[in-house]
Amino acid sequence: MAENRSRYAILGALTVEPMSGYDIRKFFAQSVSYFWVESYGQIYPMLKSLHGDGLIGPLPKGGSSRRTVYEITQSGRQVLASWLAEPAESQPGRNEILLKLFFAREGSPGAAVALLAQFRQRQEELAATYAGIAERITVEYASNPNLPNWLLTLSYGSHVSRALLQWCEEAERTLPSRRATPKVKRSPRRRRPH
Amino acid sequence: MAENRSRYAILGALTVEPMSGYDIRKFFAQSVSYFWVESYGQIYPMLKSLHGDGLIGPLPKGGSSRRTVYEITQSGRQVLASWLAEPAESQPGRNEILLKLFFAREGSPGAAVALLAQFRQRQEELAATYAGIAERITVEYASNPNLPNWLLTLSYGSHVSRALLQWCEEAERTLPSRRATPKVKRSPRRRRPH
DNA sequence: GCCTGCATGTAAACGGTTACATGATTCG
DNA sequence: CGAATCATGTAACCGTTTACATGCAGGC
Repeated sequence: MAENRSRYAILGALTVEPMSGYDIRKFFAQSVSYFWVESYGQIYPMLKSLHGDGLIGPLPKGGSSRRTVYEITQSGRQVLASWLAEPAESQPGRNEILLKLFFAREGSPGAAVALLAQFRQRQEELAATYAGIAERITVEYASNPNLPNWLLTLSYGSHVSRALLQWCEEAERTLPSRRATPKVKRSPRRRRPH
Repeated sequence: MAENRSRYAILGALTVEPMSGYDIRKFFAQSVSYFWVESYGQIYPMLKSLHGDGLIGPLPKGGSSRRTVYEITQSGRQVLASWLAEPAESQPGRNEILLKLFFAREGSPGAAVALLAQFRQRQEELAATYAGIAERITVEYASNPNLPNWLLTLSYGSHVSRALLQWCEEAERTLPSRRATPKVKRSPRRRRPH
């Protein structure tokens, strides 16, 4: 039931155009890296597996090249489409900053503040990145019918980063007021609370 | 350099109060499940390992019970504090909804709409959950000095879900207008693009 | 007596990253 | 020539989830 999402990611990439494993890596790195990553360790074995299942097929190589370029097959498209029709699984996953914040009282007084400052900076960079990518692809892929969808994923990113910057401000406003609160001394060893 | 975060998560849990493995599982499930999960398969081996490193220690069991309750040691607190002082690693990770949206043109016309509708509903539920938890713990842990930090993590959640609901509206407004766009027929097999 | 929840654990599988090996090609 | 980058692949490792095994305790 785990559903190997790399399968579909690679299948999806090959709908954009036929690609080699190397190309696929680059495609992900240059387009969706802010929400999806694939490593060679996944890609090459998966290409074999997809080929074995008849979902993709290698194009004849030009004699001069070592590249093996794959295209998606009809059944590959069907498999992809039926995956797209399934509801997406939720996957909030783990959030390290929140974990640190959750236990921040155990750290030094300035730790939480530093954490937030650094987090805010990353969000600012991210927001700028989204805007940059959006601008670039709007020109570069002006005629690509996928463009509107691609822009939607970027919009998702900027909505989130904007919200998080707001949250940072809020947090930074409420944090210092609490720094004075004294940390409790280690209490005398308690018996297990039943 | 991978940094096993479960270590610190468990260490952190034990700063709240001494707990057994079973308790820890419940603690995470009831408090931070929306951004952190730990399974038994992690917890029990990790408790052994932490004990071996002297970062936690078992409290003497009450004769009647099988429970092994651990408390954090001084060096455990130090290790935790120094982890809290390190900057948090970014971890946007994978986002399945965005992947599906990115390739949505390959799906049936209604797929993207359905995806969004379902996503919006989840966000609405999430927003409600955050509000509910916040209300509950504000009463239940009114005197707990960790409370402000815990509320901050909840606020993070509501900021995000609010932003995503806004994004949903935006997306739903722009999606239907594009549904008319005809899907390109499979083009005659292209040679590899050089 | 039986069911539910308490409690501890482990084996196996999975998905994924990292690091490395190998060699070709291109370009300054 | 030498460096960068193209290109394919694999082995080892890591963290994590899942599923299961085991058995006790308390309450209906």
